[in-house]
Formats: sequence, structure tokens, C-alpha cells
Amino acid sequence: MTAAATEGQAREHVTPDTVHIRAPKLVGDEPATLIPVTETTPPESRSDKKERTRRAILDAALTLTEDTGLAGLSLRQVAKEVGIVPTAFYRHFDSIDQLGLALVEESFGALRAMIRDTRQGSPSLGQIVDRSVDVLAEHVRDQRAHFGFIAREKSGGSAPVRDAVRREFAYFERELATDLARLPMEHWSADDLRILSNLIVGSMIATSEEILRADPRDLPDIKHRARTQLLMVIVGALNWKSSAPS
Amino acid sequence: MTAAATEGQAREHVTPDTVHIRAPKLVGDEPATLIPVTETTPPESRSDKKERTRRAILDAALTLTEDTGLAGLSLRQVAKEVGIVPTAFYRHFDSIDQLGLALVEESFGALRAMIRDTRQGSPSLGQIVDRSVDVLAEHVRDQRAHFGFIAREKSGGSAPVRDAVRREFAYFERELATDLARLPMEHWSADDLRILSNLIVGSMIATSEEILRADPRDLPDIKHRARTQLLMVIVGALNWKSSAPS
DNA sequence: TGTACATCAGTGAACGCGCGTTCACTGATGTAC
DNA sequence: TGTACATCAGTGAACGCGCGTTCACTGATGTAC
Repeated sequence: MTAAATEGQAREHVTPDTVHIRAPKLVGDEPATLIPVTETTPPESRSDKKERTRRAILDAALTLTEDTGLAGLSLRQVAKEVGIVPTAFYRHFDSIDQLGLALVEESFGALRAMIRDTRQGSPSLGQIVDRSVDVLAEHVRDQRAHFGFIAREKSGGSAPVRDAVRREFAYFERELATDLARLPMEHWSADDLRILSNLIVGSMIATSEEILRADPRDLPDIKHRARTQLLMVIVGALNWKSSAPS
Repeated sequence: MTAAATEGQAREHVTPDTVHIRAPKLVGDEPATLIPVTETTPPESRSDKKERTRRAILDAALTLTEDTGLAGLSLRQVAKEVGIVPTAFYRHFDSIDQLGLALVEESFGALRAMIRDTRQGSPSLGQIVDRSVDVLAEHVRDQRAHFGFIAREKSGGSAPVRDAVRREFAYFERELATDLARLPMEHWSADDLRILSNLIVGSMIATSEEILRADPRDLPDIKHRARTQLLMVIVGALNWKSSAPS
């Protein structure tokens, strides 16, 4: 009975070789094959396997932070969920904070994909608004975990992660400002464009947070509200220069 | 040397009798007297003393959550900061979550005071905007800890606290909607007023968060932005019914 | 193709620490008579 | 006013637990010859 450690192979916890069976449910990029790796499958290289464990860690973290936030996430919880021993975590990340920064990067990748979607076509103002809100709602639904992570860590516990999230939002704001410059508001100052862009990004963040926590049946209401608000803001911006009190 | 526990009185850590000397630095309601209670002072009742410890706990929690959020706050940290033994915490709160709910209530008390300030006077639209932004900036500065707490816990770790914060914001939104109904937009539907109110509250929250984390020297810029955004929104709302695409 | 060695993802024992919570207690304050 | 008893905020020892991190290790994969 003391020899249990030397028998080895019939382990109780999940090994990385079986982890990928559930890992894809969150990733969504690769085809979600349910066939586990066998001896007949072309052999997986050491670095492939490492990458797969890394993904499993990121996915586990994304899921586990949903309840507690990154601040409440422990290295041991993640390791247990992934099916590795706690110390193996260090082969992939230096700390939970580094994990958090990787998640920030990944989550904003999802956001950027969304923005790219929105830019396609969209001639009239009304269409821009409708399309923006549709794309936002769609992406929040498909990337729940990533959007939730961003929303939580925007004011969350870890200073480096929080700052990274804010830097990314500031970057978006600047991008949107240059997009807005192409609308019929050519004479606007760069400052005013940034102010408008800040208002729009802020209202979009609020909408995402609303979608994230709301009952799916309320989605039409929320989208209606988001559209109305965007229209109010744009109409206000277009009329603002002339009608604002001195 | 085993009798150490029976000698008792020359304790190393701070007792509640000395705590109030630093407690007022966060409260700000009572005059910040530095004179400790002595035998000549009128005797403090048991319930007075209990209330004072409770305040010290609330203040300590407000300070300590600044770095880590409520999720990262431990009962032992609070007790140490206050100068009581960890178990004494239970004489005042059932759990950290209950402490959090008390802080939500208190923080929104500060917010309501702010709203009351804003309502005084304010005839023209431009003046309403200027005054609102001034009052907001002033209150965020004076009640940093409370505003920071609200901002953090709005998407923070504990579900009951998070929900309490959101309920309070929803309540504010409804209040603002009834205020807006008094502006020259009598024919607006209750729904549209709520939508506008939601937009304004959202932008005010974003502004507070900005003020909280920004360098004080950037305050004029932030206030300028907040004023501009409020004006854009209001102008947009006033023009929206007529110019919105069908 | 075969052998000898290097690499390195994952293992498992061990550590010291801070945590929330229990419990029986102390002694000052408060109250009933 | 004095005495006897009740209340209760705060004490301190003790508990079991999950935490991050260290370390020497194993054994499959990769590489040089």
C-alpha cells in the first residue's frame, strides 16, 4: 500500500490528455471534437501539449472568476479544475496576476473582433446604430465569459490587471474618435471627438454589463434602450455646437 | 511566566478606548477632537462605546477595501486595524457580507445627500448642468472612500452586496426620471424618461470613477468633459423625438 | 536505424501563514431591590 | 446610598483548512551523433 506512488498510471484526477475534451466548450475557435487522443492519432508534440494545458488554465480561470472575480481566484482551484498539480501552474504563468493579464489581452481580442464586425458596411446613421447594438448583443452572448471578465476586472482587485483593462478601453476610445471623424462632423476638434467617443464607449460598457446580468427575455428591451440612447447621443452631438448655451 | 494572561492590563495592542482618536479622520461628521476620554469626561455608556467600535469597524473596512475590494477583506485585518480581537467582530456583524451591506447603505446615504444638494435652485438647463457636475465632483472628493466602495462593489465579488448596490442605482434612476419629467419634455413617455435617466446616471457613474482615479490636476478637464457630455445628452433628448429616423 | 544524453511538463511532499469560527472566560457597566 | 445579580463587549486559546511557494524528483519527448 505504500507503493501506490510507484504504480502511477491509474490516477484519480484528470490528466492533461483528457482535459481537451471539455476545454473547447469555452474556446470556440477549434472544432469541438470529442475524440480523445489515442495511439493511432498523429503524436502530439511536447509544445502542442503545453499549449493545450495553457488553454485549459485560461478557460478554467475564466469560468472560476465568474463567481468571485480574479481576486478570489486561487492557483490551487485552477490547478484542480485543469487536472494538474498546483506547482505545475508555474510552468505556464509566473503568478495569478500574469494569468489575469493574459486574460485581459484575450478578452480584448474578442472585443476587437466585434469592432471589426461593426465597421463592415453601415451607411446611414440609423443603420450604424442598429447594427452596432446588434453586434454588441451578439458578441456579449457569444463571449459571455470574456465580457464578464472585463466588466469585473475594470474596477477589480489587482492593480496591474485593472490598469491593463483601462488602457485597452482608452485605446478603444481613441479608435472610435477617429471613426467618428468620418461622420458629418468634420469641423469638430479632436478634444470634442474624444469626449463624444468617451460617452459612447461608456454607454456601450453599461449596456454590455446589463446584458450580462439580465434575463435573456429582457434582451429586446435592453437593445431598444441601447439604440435609443445611442440615437439621443448622436442627435445631441450633431445639434450641440449650435444650440449649447454659451 | 505562565501568569502573563492574568496580569492583563498592560496590553500591546490598541484598546477601543484609544481607537476614537483616529476614527474621526474618515467620518467627518463629528468634531475631530484629539482629547482622549479620561476619568474626568462624563462617562461613556456601554451602548455609546459599542457604537464607537462599530463606526471604527466600518471606517477600517472602508479604508482596507480601497486596495483589495470587499472580496479581499478579512475579518482579521479589520479587527487588527480597529484594535480588537478577531472574535469581537461578531458582536457587531454576522459576517463580512453584512458589513458590506451596511457600507452600501451608508455610501448611498452620501449619494443621496449629494442629490439633495443638486436639487436646490438650478433654474436654466446650463445652470443645472454646471451645478450638477460641481456638486458631483465636490462630493466625490469629500466622500472618496464611499464612492470608491460603490464603484468597486458594483461589479465586485459578493453577490448580495453587488445586488444591493444595483438596487440602489435603479432607485436613483427612477428618482431622476421623475425629476426629468418636470423639464420641458412633458409629452415624453415614462419609458423614454427612464431610458434618458439611465443614460445620465451611467455617465455620472463613469465620471465619478474617472475623478476617483485621476490626478487631481486633471479635475478641470474631467469636469469639462462631464459638462459637455451632459449637454450633448440633454440637447439630444430635446431634439430626439423630431429628428430620429423612423 | 540505434544509442546516449538533454530538456522540461508535470509530480508530490513539505513548509509556514492567515483565514473564519468555536468556545469558555473576564470584568466593567447596568439594573433591581 | 449599598448590595447582589445580570448583561454583554471584548479576550485568548484552539481548531482545521486552503493558500502560495520551495524543492528534489520522474519519465516521456526531443536531439545529437
